[in-house]
Formats: sequence, C-alpha cells, structure tokens
Amino acid sequence: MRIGQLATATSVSRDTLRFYEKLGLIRATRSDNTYREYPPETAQLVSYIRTAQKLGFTLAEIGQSLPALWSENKPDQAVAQLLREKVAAIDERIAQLQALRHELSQRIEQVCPLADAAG
Amino acid sequence: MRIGQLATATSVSRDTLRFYEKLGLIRATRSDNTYREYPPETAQLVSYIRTAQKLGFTLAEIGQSLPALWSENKPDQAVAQLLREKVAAIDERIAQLQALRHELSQRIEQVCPLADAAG
DNA sequence: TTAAAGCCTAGAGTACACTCAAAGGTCAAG
DNA sequence: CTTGACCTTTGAGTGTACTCTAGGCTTTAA
Repeated sequence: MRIGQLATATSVSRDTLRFYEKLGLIRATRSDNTYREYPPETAQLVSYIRTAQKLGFTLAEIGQSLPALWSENKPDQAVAQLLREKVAAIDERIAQLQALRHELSQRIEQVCPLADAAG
Repeated sequence: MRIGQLATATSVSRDTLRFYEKLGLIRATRSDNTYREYPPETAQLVSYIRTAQKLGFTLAEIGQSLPALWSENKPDQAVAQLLREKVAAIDERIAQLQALRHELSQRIEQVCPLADAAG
C-alpha cells in the first residue's frame, strides 16, 4: 500500500502521514523506487491514532502506547489491550464531563433559581 | 481589582489575562496610572472561559458567545442561558464519547472474540 | 514519447494558545 | 528617597499539529 492509497483509505493527508512517520507513530518499508510501502494494517493504526486524538491524547502520548503494537508477539492481544485502555479512558472522560455538567447545572440554579432545570 | 489579584483569584497568569483582553474575551478600565482595573465579576468570566476550553471550544468560539454577557440588560439571564448551552454541549460530547466507546468495545470483540467484555 | 499523476526531500509557513524578555513607569514601606 | 513589588508596552519565542512550497524523480495512460 502506497501513501496515496493510505491517505485515501484513512482520510488523512499524505503530509500528515509523513509527519506521523517522522514522529515514529507509523512505519513504512521502501520500494526500489524509494516509495513508502505500508502494510495493510497501517490503515487501522492510523484510525487508532485519530481516535486517540479525539479522546484528547497528544501525539506524543499516543506514541508512548504504540511500542506494544510493534513489539508484541501477539499483536491481536496487544491491540485488544490498548482498546480496553481507551475504553477506560473514555469512561473517565465521561465521568469528568458529567461532573462538569453537574457543576454547571448548579451554577444555573444559583444565578437564576427559578430556571427550568430541563432547559 | 488589578491584574495580579485576578491572576491569583483565577489561577490564570497575567500574561494570559492580557492575551485574553487582546482577543476581546475580557475587558478592563484603566486607572489614572494606566493600570488595568477589573470589575469583580471578571473572575467568574475567566472561570467560564477556562470551563469552555475544557469542553473543547477554541478561544475564538468562546469569544463569539460572549457578546451576550456584555450587551444584555439582564446579564444574569444571559449567563444562565450560556450555562444551559454549555450543558447541552456537554451532553452532546458525552453522547459522542459513548458512541466511540461502543465502537471500541465492538472492535475489542472483533480482535479478540473471547476477551472479557468487563475487562 | 510525452503529459499527468504520484512519489521523494528539506525546509518554511500557519494556527492556536500561550509564555517570556526587555525596558521602563507607579506606589507603599522603611 | 530608595527598594521592591507591581504595573505598563512591544515584540519575540515555544510547543503542538499540521500544511504548503520548491525542486526533482517515477509511474501510468494516451
């Protein structure tokens, strides 16, 4: 898989893919013509990176959790483990947002005690 | 209230407060000595800005929702309205995260069909 | 064969949100 | 009346994550 295909498959620009490679987030071998050649599972990896970003992780943080993907003998289990960690991170973030929501709701009552809580 | 007091009260640096002023997010009058003078409710406004940032709004977006605070005859109601909007934004974000959580949970099952879903 | 599409590198530029530095004015306390 | 804390401005620097440019090589299709 070449960079253009990967870009199309993941909706991530070529420049961004090269940028991710520079940061060590993705890897490519090189063809004789110097073109990058990606294994097909790179598309999933890029999706994982974008998902982790949506959760608020920086690329540096994402990079730290990636060695498991590259070094494990059982990559499937490593992926499953990462996904479980991400689910836990989501749960945490949801809890934070719910706390924030509660706080804001209380402020609404303070400012305007008669406001309809169902807004 | 001067900038140092506001900085202490809000845990936001003086530089950042001046930066917010440059963006039009907060306002100050000037004393004869050219020092900025803030009305006490500015502390709440700064807290609001930080909260909105936590929700993923850019400062530009936050700035667009602020005119209500400055122009309304009934600022309390305007604040309450903004808070209600923020609560709605939180609810939306929670829904997105829950969708993402569902998606990841399904991927875990795909990768590792026997994985304990309660992981 | 030639033109378009795709790839390469290095390095510059952009947007956001600060953060710091330099040089200097203001004010209360000793 | 000086010291030190606090304030002022302008402008440069930082970190993150891209995004684009320039110049050039490779592949693909007519």
